This record gives sequence, C-alpha cells and structure tokens, in this order.
Amino acid sequence: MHTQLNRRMTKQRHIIIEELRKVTSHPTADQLYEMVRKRLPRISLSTVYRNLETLSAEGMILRLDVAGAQKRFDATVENHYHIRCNHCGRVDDVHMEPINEIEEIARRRSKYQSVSHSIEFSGICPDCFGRG
Amino acid sequence: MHTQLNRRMTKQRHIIIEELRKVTSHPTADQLYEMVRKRLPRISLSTVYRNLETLSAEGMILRLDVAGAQKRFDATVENHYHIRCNHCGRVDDVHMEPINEIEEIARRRSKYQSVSHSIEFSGICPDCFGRG
DNA sequence: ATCAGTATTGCTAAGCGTTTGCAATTAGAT
DNA sequence: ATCTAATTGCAAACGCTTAGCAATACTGAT
Ligand SMILES: [Mn+2]
Ligand SMILES: [Mn+2]
Ligand SMILES: [Zn+2]
Ligand SMILES: [Zn+2]
Repeated sequence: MHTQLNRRMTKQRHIIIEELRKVTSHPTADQLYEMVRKRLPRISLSTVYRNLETLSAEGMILRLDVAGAQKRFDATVENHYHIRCNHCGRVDDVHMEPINEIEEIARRRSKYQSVSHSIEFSGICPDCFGRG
Repeated sequence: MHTQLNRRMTKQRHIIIEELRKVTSHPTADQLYEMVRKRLPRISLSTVYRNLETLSAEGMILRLDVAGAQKRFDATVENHYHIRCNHCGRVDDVHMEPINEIEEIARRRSKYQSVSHSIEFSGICPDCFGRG
C-alpha cells in the first residue's frame, strides 16, 4: 500500500520545475527564485524553498548538499557526480560511471550497514583558468 | 621565503588542540567547546571557532565540511575518508587507500584543472543497527 | 625582570542560508 | 458551485558561524 501524498500542482510549483529544467547550472534556491520571479513576480522565497524541499523528497528533482556551501538543485535525477570550481563556485556534471565497489570496501572496513557514497570533485573550471 | 605568521600559543589554543587530540569522534565546534570548558570555564565559543579556523588553515588539524551539517574537526591530518551515520550523525574514519585515479578521469571528462576529490560515505553505524 | 607592541581574547551583535507559524488563498475532488 | 485541505506570502525565528571592539596577555627585544 502506498502513502497518499495529495500533492497539488500550483502555478508556483509548475514554474519552479520548468525553470529548473531549463538550466544545467545547478542553481541555488535564491538563484532559482530570481529566475522564477521573472515569470511570477509575487512568489516568495519561502515558496521556492518549500517546493524544492518537497520535490527533492519525492525524487522529482535532486538536492545537492555541497560541503560548506549553499544547497544546489538539479533537474537531472539520475545518479551522477559533480565538480565545483574553487574559484567561481560553479558546479558542473562529471559524466562517469558511479564507482559502487568502494561502498563494499567501506562497509567492511567501517562495520557500517547500508553504505552509500557521494563524491565531490573540485578544481578550476575552464572559464576561470582562462581568465587567471 | 616563508610568510611570517606570528602565532602565539595561548592556553586556550593549547587546550583546544589537546582536547581534540584526545578523541577520535570528529567533534563539532560546540562539542569541543563543551570539552574545553571543563578545563577553561571562561573560554568563549568564538575563541574555539577562531582557533579551529586558524589551526585548520595552517594544517595543524583537519576541518571536515560535512554536506548539509555542522563542520567537524579532526586531529588526524593525514588524508583519509569518513563515514557518517544517517541515524545518529556520528562520524567515523574509513581506513582505505585514497583512490586518486578518479581525479584523472574527472579531469578529462570535466575539462577542469587541478582536480581533487572528497568522498563521504554514509550508512548505519554499529550502535544504531543494534538498537535500531 | 621589565617593557612595548600586537595577536588574541571574551563579549555581543550581526550575518547568512534556511525553516517555521499563521492567516489568507486556491487546487482539485465531489 | 461548494468544500476542504494543501499551499501560499509574509514575517519572524532559527542554527551555525563570523565580525567588531575594547580589554588582556603572549612573546621578542631591551
Ligand atoms: Mn548535475
Ligand atoms: Mn578522521
Ligand atoms: Zn570557475
Ligand atoms: Zn549511529
């Protein structure tokens, strides 16, 4: 049996999803707020936060918990890695197969159960090492 | 030529390092504050934060920027991975060799330079799946 | 041992990203 | 068209961390 969710498709929610799907830039909540605001000037930042939260909880979108930085959001829900620029902070996809073997190693070494992993790459993006 | 640092060894700084070295629990700033407070009741939380910041900047200790959670600190500065319990939040070491090969893969796929990586494992710790 | 100069402290207030409480609104089922 | 619970906008609160500042106390030089 499946828990009833009773979700409604408000215009706010609809446009938030739509705007997120337009970009590959992994925007933060407030960046997305500015994008959405162009089409819905009266939307509140809380509404953006709330929807990003519920949508990611449902698996409709992906929430990236970047270490020591703002959360970012991603319309691509397939499991993939990211790389962050140490200079300008932008986040890009890294197209490589997830290395799930390490989870088994970690499970044995740590005695933890249900081990999962996340990798965060960082470096200098092409734009930043061009301009110094 | 080496930049002059002019660091002083205050009793606060000394005891912060000492208390951090006593544990393997990767305490947060406020947890360490409570530990230090037993020996220096008049120390302020700011002082703990400031020292953890400067000590980690110097490489004396390690700052763990946990995704979506409080920063944690580690007296073991050698590069190693960590695993976090999804249930109680505790952080343990994972003793395995760093897999630096993935950085080269990420570099090629992403076009970023000076690529580094961090892995964060998560799961259920032995204490939690016992009582879970 | 004393001194001077500045790194560091404790206190407090501010910062930042995010969450929450609540009355008003509205989607969507009947 | 009516009803009701989900959702909204606004504002205020939140949790963690940083910053401003006058008072203190290391430390290298005298
Ligand atoms: Mn992505
Ligand atoms: Mn460790
Ligand atoms: Zn960049
Ligand atoms: Zn646990």
